[in-house]
Amino acid sequence: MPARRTPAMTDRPLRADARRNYDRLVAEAQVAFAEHGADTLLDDIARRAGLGVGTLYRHFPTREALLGAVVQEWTASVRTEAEMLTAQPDAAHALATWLRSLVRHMGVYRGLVAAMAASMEDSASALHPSCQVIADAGELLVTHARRQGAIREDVSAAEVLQMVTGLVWVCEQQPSADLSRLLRLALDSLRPPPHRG
Amino acid sequence: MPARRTPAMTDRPLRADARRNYDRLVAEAQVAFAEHGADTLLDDIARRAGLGVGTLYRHFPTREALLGAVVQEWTASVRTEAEMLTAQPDAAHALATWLRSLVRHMGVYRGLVAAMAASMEDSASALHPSCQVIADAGELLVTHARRQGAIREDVSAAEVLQMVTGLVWVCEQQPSADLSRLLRLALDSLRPPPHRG
DNA sequence: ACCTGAACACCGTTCAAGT
DNA sequence: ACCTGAACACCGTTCAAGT
Repeated sequence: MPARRTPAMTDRPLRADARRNYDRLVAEAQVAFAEHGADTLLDDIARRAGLGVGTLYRHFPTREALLGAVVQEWTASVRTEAEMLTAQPDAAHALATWLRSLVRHMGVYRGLVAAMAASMEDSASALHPSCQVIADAGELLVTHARRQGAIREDVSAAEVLQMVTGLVWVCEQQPSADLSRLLRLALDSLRPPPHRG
Repeated sequence: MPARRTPAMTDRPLRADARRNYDRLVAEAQVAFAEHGADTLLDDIARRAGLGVGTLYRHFPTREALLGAVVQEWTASVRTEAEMLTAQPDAAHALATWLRSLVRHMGVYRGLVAAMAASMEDSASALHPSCQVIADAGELLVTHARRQGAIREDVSAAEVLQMVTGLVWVCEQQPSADLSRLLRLALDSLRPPPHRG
Protein backbone atom coordinates (compact mmCIF):
# COMPACT_ATOMS: atom_id res chain seq x y z
CA MET A 1 0.00 0.00 0.00
CA PRO A 2 1.21 3.56 -0.78
CA ALA A 3 2.27 5.75 2.14
CA ARG A 4 -0.41 8.29 3.10
CA ARG A 5 0.78 11.87 3.01
CA THR A 6 0.02 14.41 5.73
CA PRO A 7 -2.32 12.30 7.85
CA ALA A 8 -4.95 14.21 9.80
CA MET A 9 -4.34 14.77 13.48
CA THR A 10 -7.66 13.30 14.45
CA ASP A 11 -8.21 10.27 12.32
CA ARG A 12 -11.99 10.39 12.34
CA PRO A 13 -13.27 9.68 8.84
CA LEU A 14 -13.85 12.64 6.56
CA ARG A 15 -15.93 12.95 3.46
CA ALA A 16 -13.72 12.80 0.38
CA ASP A 17 -14.05 16.51 -0.43
CA ALA A 18 -13.52 17.50 3.19
CA ARG A 19 -10.33 15.44 3.34
CA ARG A 20 -9.10 17.07 0.13
CA ASN A 21 -9.86 20.53 1.53
CA TYR A 22 -8.10 19.71 4.76
CA ASP A 23 -4.97 18.67 2.90
CA ARG A 24 -5.09 21.72 0.66
CA LEU A 25 -5.35 24.01 3.67
CA VAL A 26 -2.35 22.42 5.35
CA ALA A 27 -0.33 22.60 2.15
CA GLU A 28 -1.18 26.25 1.56
CA ALA A 29 -0.58 27.11 5.20
CA GLN A 30 2.87 25.62 4.94
CA VAL A 31 3.68 27.85 1.98
CA ALA A 32 2.12 30.94 3.50
CA PHE A 33 3.82 30.48 6.87
CA ALA A 34 7.17 30.05 5.15
CA GLU A 35 6.61 33.21 3.14
CA HIS A 36 4.99 35.54 5.65
CA GLY A 37 5.53 33.91 9.01
CA ALA A 38 3.20 32.22 11.44
CA ASP A 39 1.00 35.31 11.66
CA THR A 40 -0.15 35.30 8.03
CA LEU A 41 -3.77 36.25 7.51
CA LEU A 42 -5.87 33.14 7.76
CA ASP A 43 -8.07 34.67 5.10
CA ASP A 44 -5.21 34.52 2.62
CA ILE A 45 -4.55 30.87 3.34
CA ALA A 46 -8.18 30.01 2.68
CA ARG A 47 -8.21 32.02 -0.53
CA ARG A 48 -4.97 30.47 -1.76
CA ALA A 49 -6.49 27.06 -1.12
CA GLY A 50 -9.51 28.15 -3.12
CA LEU A 51 -11.83 27.81 -0.14
CA GLY A 52 -14.00 30.00 2.05
CA VAL A 53 -12.70 31.15 5.43
CA GLY A 54 -15.45 29.22 7.13
CA THR A 55 -14.00 25.97 5.83
CA LEU A 56 -10.66 26.84 7.34
CA TYR A 57 -12.24 27.57 10.70
CA ARG A 58 -14.26 24.37 10.57
CA HIS A 59 -11.13 22.28 10.22
CA PHE A 60 -8.87 24.46 12.32
CA PRO A 61 -10.79 26.41 14.95
CA THR A 62 -7.64 28.22 16.02
CA ARG A 63 -4.42 29.31 14.38
CA GLU A 64 -2.62 26.94 16.73
CA ALA A 65 -4.59 24.01 15.34
CA LEU A 66 -3.37 24.87 11.86
CA LEU A 67 0.18 25.31 13.08
CA GLY A 68 -0.07 21.98 14.83
CA ALA A 69 -1.04 20.24 11.61
CA VAL A 70 1.73 21.94 9.67
CA VAL A 71 4.34 21.12 12.28
CA GLN A 72 3.32 17.57 12.94
CA GLU A 73 5.65 15.95 10.47
CA TRP A 74 8.87 17.43 11.70
CA THR A 75 8.09 17.12 15.38
CA ALA A 76 7.64 13.40 14.81
CA SER A 77 10.90 13.22 12.90
CA VAL A 78 12.75 15.16 15.58
CA ARG A 79 11.38 12.75 18.15
CA THR A 80 12.64 9.78 16.11
CA GLU A 81 16.00 11.45 15.75
CA ALA A 82 16.21 11.76 19.53
CA GLU A 83 15.49 8.07 19.95
CA MET A 84 18.23 7.18 17.51
CA LEU A 85 20.73 9.53 19.12
CA THR A 86 20.18 7.77 22.42
CA ALA A 87 22.35 5.00 21.00
CA GLN A 88 25.24 7.41 20.56
CA PRO A 89 28.07 6.68 23.00
CA ASP A 90 28.91 10.40 23.42
CA ALA A 91 25.76 11.70 25.09
CA ALA A 92 26.88 15.33 25.23
CA HIS A 93 27.48 15.26 21.51
CA ALA A 94 24.13 13.57 20.96
CA LEU A 95 22.32 16.29 22.87
CA ALA A 96 24.18 19.01 21.01
CA THR A 97 23.37 17.43 17.67
CA TRP A 98 19.71 17.11 18.53
CA LEU A 99 19.42 20.68 19.78
CA ARG A 100 20.99 22.01 16.61
CA SER A 101 18.47 20.05 14.61
CA LEU A 102 15.58 21.22 16.77
CA VAL A 103 16.64 24.81 16.48
CA ARG A 104 16.80 24.58 12.72
CA HIS A 105 13.23 23.30 12.59
CA MET A 106 11.89 25.89 14.99
CA GLY A 107 13.37 28.61 12.82
CA VAL A 108 11.72 27.73 9.51
CA TYR A 109 8.65 29.88 10.07
CA ARG A 110 9.07 33.27 11.65
CA GLY A 111 6.83 33.36 14.70
CA LEU A 112 6.76 29.61 15.16
CA VAL A 113 9.00 29.60 18.24
CA ALA A 114 6.79 32.16 19.87
CA ALA A 115 3.73 30.02 19.25
CA MET A 116 5.44 26.91 20.54
CA ALA A 117 6.82 28.65 23.60
CA ALA A 118 3.36 29.88 24.49
CA SER A 119 1.82 26.45 23.95
CA MET A 120 4.47 24.51 25.82
CA GLU A 121 2.73 24.85 29.15
CA ASP A 122 -0.76 25.56 27.91
CA SER A 123 -2.51 22.22 27.62
CA ALA A 124 -5.55 23.93 26.13
CA SER A 125 -3.60 24.91 23.04
CA ALA A 126 -3.93 22.79 19.93
CA LEU A 127 -0.17 23.12 19.52
CA HIS A 128 0.44 21.58 22.92
CA PRO A 129 0.65 17.96 21.74
CA SER A 130 3.42 18.85 19.31
CA CYS A 131 5.25 20.68 22.09
CA GLN A 132 4.89 17.64 24.29
CA VAL A 133 6.54 15.50 21.65
CA ILE A 134 9.53 17.84 21.70
CA ALA A 135 9.58 17.93 25.49
CA ASP A 136 9.60 14.14 25.69
CA ALA A 137 12.36 13.87 23.14
CA GLY A 138 14.43 16.37 25.09
CA GLU A 139 13.87 14.43 28.27
CA LEU A 140 15.19 11.34 26.54
CA LEU A 141 18.50 12.91 25.61
CA VAL A 142 19.01 14.86 28.81
CA THR A 143 18.44 11.71 30.84
CA HIS A 144 20.89 9.90 28.59
CA ALA A 145 23.45 12.63 29.16
CA ARG A 146 22.85 12.68 32.89
CA ARG A 147 23.44 8.94 33.15
CA GLN A 148 26.84 9.46 31.58
CA GLY A 149 27.67 12.44 33.74
CA ALA A 150 27.88 14.45 30.54
CA ILE A 151 25.66 17.21 31.87
CA ARG A 152 25.33 19.03 35.18
CA GLU A 153 23.01 17.25 37.52
CA ASP A 154 21.03 20.31 38.54
CA VAL A 155 19.70 21.05 35.05
CA SER A 156 16.37 19.73 33.86
CA ALA A 157 15.34 18.94 30.31
CA ALA A 158 12.70 21.63 30.58
CA GLU A 159 15.37 24.20 31.41
CA VAL A 160 17.50 23.17 28.46
CA LEU A 161 14.53 23.62 26.15
CA GLN A 162 13.65 26.94 27.76
CA MET A 163 17.14 28.29 27.17
CA VAL A 164 17.23 27.13 23.59
CA THR A 165 13.75 28.44 22.90
CA GLY A 166 14.76 31.82 24.23
CA LEU A 167 17.81 31.89 22.02
CA VAL A 168 15.91 30.99 18.87
CA TRP A 169 13.46 33.72 19.67
CA VAL A 170 16.02 36.52 20.20
CA CYS A 171 17.74 35.54 17.02
CA GLU A 172 14.47 35.97 15.22
CA GLN A 173 14.14 39.43 16.70
CA GLN A 174 17.67 40.61 16.09
CA PRO A 175 19.17 40.09 12.64
CA SER A 176 22.75 40.40 13.85
CA ALA A 177 22.40 37.74 16.54
CA ASP A 178 24.22 34.52 15.71
CA LEU A 179 22.23 31.49 16.77
CA SER A 180 24.98 28.92 16.44
CA ARG A 181 27.29 31.00 18.62
CA LEU A 182 24.63 31.50 21.28
CA LEU A 183 23.76 27.83 21.16
CA ARG A 184 27.40 26.93 21.71
CA LEU A 185 27.45 29.19 24.77
CA ALA A 186 24.32 27.58 26.12
CA LEU A 187 25.76 24.13 25.60
CA ASP A 188 28.86 25.15 27.51
CA SER A 189 26.73 26.15 30.46
CA LEU A 190 25.40 22.60 30.63
CA ARG A 191 28.81 21.02 31.17
CA PRO A 192 29.31 19.37 34.53
CA PRO A 193 31.62 21.26 36.91
CA PRO A 194 35.24 20.20 36.27
CA HIS A 195 36.05 19.63 39.93
CA ARG A 196 34.31 16.31 40.31
CA GLY A 197 35.94 14.61 37.36
CA MET B 1 14.67 74.59 42.59
CA PRO B 2 12.37 71.55 42.81
CA ALA B 3 13.29 68.47 40.81
CA ARG B 4 11.24 68.15 37.63
CA ARG B 5 9.31 64.91 37.37
CA THR B 6 9.15 62.76 34.24
CA PRO B 7 10.87 65.11 31.82
CA ALA B 8 9.80 64.85 28.20
CA MET B 9 12.08 62.96 25.84
CA THR B 10 12.25 65.85 23.44
CA ASP B 11 12.62 68.98 25.46
CA ARG B 12 10.97 71.28 22.98
CA PRO B 13 8.69 73.66 24.83
CA LEU B 14 5.07 72.60 25.23
CA ARG B 15 2.01 74.62 25.99
CA ALA B 16 1.06 74.20 29.64
CA ASP B 17 -1.99 72.05 28.93
CA ALA B 18 -0.08 69.94 26.42
CA ARG B 19 2.65 69.33 28.95
CA ARG B 20 0.06 68.32 31.55
CA ASN B 21 -1.59 65.96 29.08
CA TYR B 22 1.73 64.46 28.15
CA ASP B 23 2.51 63.71 31.78
CA ARG B 24 -0.93 62.28 32.39
CA LEU B 25 -0.60 59.96 29.45
CA VAL B 26 2.75 58.66 30.62
CA ALA B 27 1.42 58.16 34.14
CA GLU B 28 -1.68 56.30 32.96
CA ALA B 29 0.35 54.25 30.50
CA GLN B 30 2.58 53.16 33.35
CA VAL B 31 -0.42 51.94 35.33
CA ALA B 32 -2.10 50.31 32.33
CA PHE B 33 1.07 48.56 31.18
CA ALA B 34 1.62 47.20 34.65
CA GLU B 35 -1.92 45.93 34.81
CA HIS B 36 -2.50 44.58 31.30
CA GLY B 37 0.94 44.40 29.74
CA ALA B 38 2.61 46.39 27.02
CA ASP B 39 -0.17 45.57 24.56
CA THR B 40 -2.94 47.41 26.39
CA LEU B 41 -5.41 49.19 24.17
CA LEU B 42 -4.10 52.68 23.55
CA ASP B 43 -7.70 53.77 23.59
CA ASP B 44 -8.01 52.77 27.22
CA ILE B 45 -4.91 54.70 28.19
CA ALA B 46 -6.30 57.84 26.59
CA ARG B 47 -9.67 57.38 28.24
CA ARG B 48 -8.10 56.77 31.65
CA ALA B 49 -6.13 59.95 31.23
CA GLY B 50 -9.38 61.73 30.40
CA LEU B 51 -8.19 62.57 26.89
CA GLY B 52 -9.10 61.80 23.29
CA VAL B 53 -7.15 59.17 21.40
CA GLY B 54 -5.96 61.79 18.99
CA THR B 55 -4.09 63.52 21.77
CA LEU B 56 -2.30 60.33 22.61
CA TYR B 57 -1.27 59.84 18.98
CA ARG B 58 -0.15 63.42 18.72
CA HIS B 59 2.30 62.98 21.58
CA PHE B 60 3.18 59.39 20.89
CA PRO B 61 2.82 58.48 17.24
CA THR B 62 3.65 54.83 17.98
CA ARG B 63 3.21 52.49 20.91
CA GLU B 64 7.01 52.31 21.07
CA ALA B 65 7.18 56.04 21.65
CA LEU B 66 4.91 55.67 24.65
CA LEU B 67 6.87 52.72 25.94
CA GLY B 68 10.04 54.73 25.50
CA ALA B 69 8.69 57.52 27.67
CA VAL B 70 7.51 55.10 30.33
CA VAL B 71 10.79 53.22 30.38
CA GLN B 72 13.09 56.19 30.30
CA GLU B 73 13.51 56.56 34.02
CA TRP B 74 14.69 53.06 34.79
CA THR B 75 16.92 52.73 31.77
CA ALA B 76 18.77 55.79 32.97
CA SER B 77 19.01 54.38 36.47
CA VAL B 78 20.25 51.03 35.18
CA ARG B 79 22.88 52.86 33.20
CA THR B 80 24.02 54.75 36.31
CA GLU B 81 24.10 51.50 38.23
CA ALA B 82 26.41 50.04 35.60
CA GLU B 83 28.75 52.98 35.93
CA MET B 84 28.91 52.57 39.67
CA LEU B 85 29.46 48.82 39.44
CA THR B 86 32.48 49.47 37.28
CA ALA B 87 34.25 50.44 40.49
CA GLN B 88 33.64 46.98 41.95
CA PRO B 89 36.84 44.94 42.25
CA ASP B 90 35.05 41.69 41.39
CA ALA B 91 33.97 42.31 37.80
CA ALA B 92 32.18 38.99 37.37
CA HIS B 93 30.09 39.75 40.41
CA ALA B 94 29.44 43.25 39.17
CA LEU B 95 28.15 41.95 35.84
CA ALA B 96 25.97 39.37 37.55
CA THR B 97 24.51 41.99 39.86
CA TRP B 98 23.76 44.31 36.99
CA LEU B 99 22.14 41.62 34.88
CA ARG B 100 19.90 40.62 37.75
CA SER B 101 18.83 44.21 38.14
CA LEU B 102 18.27 44.62 34.40
CA VAL B 103 16.20 41.47 34.25
CA ARG B 104 14.00 42.62 37.07
CA HIS B 105 13.27 45.88 35.26
CA MET B 106 12.57 44.20 31.93
CA GLY B 107 10.05 41.99 33.63
CA VAL B 108 7.81 44.64 35.17
CA TYR B 109 5.51 44.91 32.19
CA ARG B 110 4.51 41.78 30.33
CA GLY B 111 5.46 42.27 26.72
CA LEU B 112 8.15 44.84 27.43
CA VAL B 113 11.08 42.50 26.69
CA ALA B 114 9.53 41.63 23.37
CA ALA B 115 9.24 45.30 22.48
CA MET B 116 12.80 46.02 23.55
CA ALA B 117 14.21 43.00 21.77
CA ALA B 118 12.54 44.12 18.56
CA SER B 119 13.77 47.69 18.96
CA MET B 120 17.33 46.81 19.89
CA GLU B 121 18.53 46.70 16.30
CA ASP B 122 15.82 48.82 14.76
CA SER B 123 17.08 52.36 14.82
CA ALA B 124 13.76 53.57 13.42
CA SER B 125 11.94 52.53 16.58
CA ALA B 126 11.16 55.15 19.20
CA LEU B 127 12.27 52.61 21.79
CA HIS B 128 15.69 52.31 20.22
CA PRO B 129 17.36 55.07 22.25
CA SER B 130 16.36 53.35 25.49
CA CYS B 131 17.73 50.09 24.16
CA GLN B 132 20.94 51.81 23.26
CA VAL B 133 21.33 53.03 26.82
CA ILE B 134 21.09 49.44 28.01
CA ALA B 135 23.48 48.24 25.32
CA ASP B 136 26.07 50.84 26.31
CA ALA B 137 25.75 49.99 29.97
CA GLY B 138 26.24 46.33 29.18
CA GLU B 139 29.31 47.12 27.13
CA LEU B 140 30.74 48.96 30.12
CA LEU B 141 30.51 45.98 32.44
CA VAL B 142 31.51 43.35 29.91
CA THR B 143 34.61 45.34 29.05
CA HIS B 144 35.36 45.69 32.74
CA ALA B 145 35.01 41.94 33.17
CA ARG B 146 37.12 41.20 30.13
CA ARG B 147 39.96 43.40 31.42
CA GLN B 148 40.01 41.29 34.56
CA GLY B 149 39.81 38.01 32.70
CA ALA B 150 36.54 37.38 34.50
CA ILE B 151 34.69 36.49 31.31
CA ARG B 152 35.52 34.44 28.23
CA GLU B 153 37.21 36.53 25.60
CA ASP B 154 35.05 35.36 22.74
CA VAL B 155 31.79 36.70 24.14
CA SER B 156 30.50 40.14 23.23
CA ALA B 157 28.32 42.40 25.33
CA ALA B 158 25.67 42.12 22.65
CA GLU B 159 25.64 38.36 23.02
CA VAL B 160 25.29 38.58 26.78
CA LEU B 161 22.29 40.84 26.38
CA GLN B 162 20.81 38.60 23.71
CA MET B 163 21.00 35.56 25.98
CA VAL B 164 19.50 37.37 28.90
CA THR B 165 16.76 38.90 26.78
CA GLY B 166 15.85 35.47 25.48
CA LEU B 167 15.66 34.10 29.00
CA VAL B 168 13.42 36.87 30.28
CA TRP B 169 11.17 36.30 27.32
CA VAL B 170 10.76 32.52 27.77
CA CYS B 171 10.06 33.03 31.43
CA GLU B 172 7.28 35.37 30.47
CA GLN B 173 5.84 32.69 28.20
CA GLN B 174 6.14 29.77 30.56
CA PRO B 175 4.91 30.16 34.12
CA SER B 176 6.97 27.30 35.46
CA ALA B 177 10.25 28.63 34.11
CA ASP B 178 12.56 29.97 36.81
CA LEU B 179 14.38 33.07 35.68
CA SER B 180 16.97 33.20 38.42
CA ARG B 181 17.98 29.61 37.75
CA LEU B 182 18.26 30.18 34.01
CA LEU B 183 20.19 33.37 34.60
CA ARG B 184 22.64 31.50 36.81
CA LEU B 185 23.16 28.98 34.04
CA ALA B 186 23.77 31.74 31.53
CA LEU B 187 26.27 33.40 33.82
CA ASP B 188 28.12 30.13 34.16
CA SER B 189 28.47 29.92 30.41
CA LEU B 190 30.33 33.24 30.48
CA ARG B 191 33.11 31.99 32.73
CA PRO B 192 36.54 31.85 31.17
CA PRO B 193 37.79 28.32 30.42
CA PRO B 194 39.54 26.94 33.52
CA HIS B 195 42.62 25.73 31.65
CA ARG B 196 44.26 29.08 31.17
CA GLY B 197 44.25 30.04 34.69
C1' DA C 1 -1.25 75.25 18.94
C1' DC C 2 -3.61 71.71 20.65
C1' DC C 3 -7.69 68.70 21.52
C1' DT C 4 -11.77 65.81 20.35
C1' DG C 5 -14.10 61.82 18.82
C1' DA C 6 -16.47 60.18 14.83
C1' DA C 7 -15.01 57.80 10.72
C1' DC C 8 -12.16 54.63 8.42
C1' DA C 9 -9.38 50.50 7.71
C1' DC C 10 -8.10 46.07 8.92
C1' DC C 11 -8.63 41.53 10.24
C1' DG C 12 -10.28 37.64 13.06
C1' DT C 13 -14.60 34.97 13.83
C1' DT C 14 -19.36 33.58 13.33
C1' DC C 15 -23.48 32.03 11.17
C1' DA C 16 -27.51 31.95 8.00
C1' DA C 17 -28.16 30.22 3.58
C1' DG C 18 -26.88 26.95 0.21
C1' DT C 19 -25.33 22.31 -1.85
C1' DA D 1 -22.22 16.68 6.31
C1' DC D 2 -19.83 20.21 4.60
C1' DC D 3 -19.04 24.73 2.25
C1' DT D 4 -19.62 29.74 1.34
C1' DG D 5 -18.98 34.51 2.11
C1' DA D 6 -21.46 38.33 3.91
C1' DA D 7 -21.95 40.29 8.46
C1' DC D 8 -20.20 41.35 12.84
C1' DA D 9 -16.83 42.70 16.29
C1' DC D 10 -12.64 44.65 17.55
C1' DC D 11 -9.08 47.78 17.59
C1' DG D 12 -5.49 50.77 15.67
C1' DT D 13 -5.07 55.23 13.14
C1' DT D 14 -6.50 59.43 10.84
C1' DC D 15 -8.57 63.82 10.19
C1' DA D 16 -12.24 67.39 9.91
C1' DA D 17 -14.21 70.32 13.13
C1' DG D 18 -13.71 72.77 17.28
C1' DT D 19 -11.40 75.66 21.08
